[in-house]
Amino acid sequence: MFSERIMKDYQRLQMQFYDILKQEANVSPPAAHANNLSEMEESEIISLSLGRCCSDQFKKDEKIKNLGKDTENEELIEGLTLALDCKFEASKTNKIFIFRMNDGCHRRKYGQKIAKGNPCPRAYYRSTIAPSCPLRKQVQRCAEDKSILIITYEGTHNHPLPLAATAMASTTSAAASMLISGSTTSGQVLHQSTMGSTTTSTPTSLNGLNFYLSNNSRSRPPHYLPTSSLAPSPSSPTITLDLTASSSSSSHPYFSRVLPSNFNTQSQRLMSSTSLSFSSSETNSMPVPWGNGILTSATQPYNKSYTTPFNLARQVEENFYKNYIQKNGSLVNGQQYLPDTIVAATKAITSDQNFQSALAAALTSIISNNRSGSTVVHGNQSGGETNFGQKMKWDEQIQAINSTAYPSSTPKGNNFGCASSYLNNRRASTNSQPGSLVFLPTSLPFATSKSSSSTPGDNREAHIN
DNA sequence: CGTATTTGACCCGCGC
DNA sequence: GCGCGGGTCAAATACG
Repeated sequence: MFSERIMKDYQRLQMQFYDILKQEANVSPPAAHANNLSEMEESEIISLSLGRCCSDQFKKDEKIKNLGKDTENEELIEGLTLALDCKFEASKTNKIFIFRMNDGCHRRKYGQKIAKGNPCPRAYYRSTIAPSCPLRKQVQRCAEDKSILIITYEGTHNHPLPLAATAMASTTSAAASMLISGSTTSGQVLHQSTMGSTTTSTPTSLNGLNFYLSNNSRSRPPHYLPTSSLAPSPSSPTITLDLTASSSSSSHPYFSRVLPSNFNTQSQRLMSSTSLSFSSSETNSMPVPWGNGILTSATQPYNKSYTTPFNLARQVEENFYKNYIQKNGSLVNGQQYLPDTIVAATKAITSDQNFQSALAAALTSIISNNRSGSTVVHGNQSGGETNFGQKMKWDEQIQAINSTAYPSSTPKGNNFGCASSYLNNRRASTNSQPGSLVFLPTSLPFATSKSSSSTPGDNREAHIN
């Protein structure tokens, strides 16, 4: 129902858009966009993409080359899909939420282990560009839903990146910039990179998806909390995809979890915005991840409703609606027009079991890794990539946009990172509300696709069984 | 034949 | 000290 509603709204908006175009230039809407709902239901794919997702092209290639092997499909998709890729696919039989940060670096698998609590092996990758590169990548399937990958990056590149990799990084960050440029809100965030390399110089909210572009640690805010023993590269600007906080009208650009004295005020402000929050006013501490995918009680009490990742995800939905209802009609900073479509989309996403599974796994890993202080889930990559198939001309355009959108960033030699920032450091603030965690894709440029090429297997990491 | 992957062994930190 | 678990090494193996 929500999907249908989304599609109806989308089509209505699209028709309105074409009507406007018609009035101005006599442009007819393409027939492909005038499809009906039943047609949509045949292969509903809503893509939230940064960059290019050439599923249609992939289908063509598939016809030509008849790629039968999954690994080949994966490689092709990896090559055609730009780095930051967020998809929500809905079909009658399967739904997946993929939050993929393709790092693109040429990596070599150097180990595989069965981790406790997850029957799926965890694979370890390292860069082949420089053997001494401390950057590590871990890939593991979600125990709850094996179609979901949990990718963890640790460390940063300590070597210059190849030209193509740099270009890729620029492309990716530019793609993010394009998305960001559509945002109408400034980012008030609870920001903490788990990568150590993450700094916050340019927080930008993508309606709840907060991105950061930053240059290096010199620009880090005073409340930056170093988290990793793996020191960031001094020349590693990053983009942080921050899932922990909402957009807000606050003039305060940051929401620091390392300022306990400021925490409650900020937290309340966040709670009052249209945020999805994992926090609760009744909750005094954070749920603590333990093991793989299991949240258990730690030394501090917490609301028992948070005992599982699924409850966490459910809490997202509940809090979102709670906040939305509270704020409906009085949303701040231009968000009064928040369409029902978005609410429906958000509910559709957050009520989806698989999405919850993915989100819960990500959260678990985020928090868990945070405790060890150096890793990130789904995507902090701090280096350019080499194995993408994008065209450089496209990249040049992107780079131009990027330099315009982020004059303060450092396109040259940039390392692009996209980190899911994590929640409140419960060890640092023991009597404060937990940090808000936001997932509110309210204005991401949805792109519909008729492709059916995106199957769960398409997003598998190679050699993960 | 060069490169990448596999996989058992090993190392190390941590808790008991 | 011991066991456990996570991470890494490196020889064997697979692959193009």
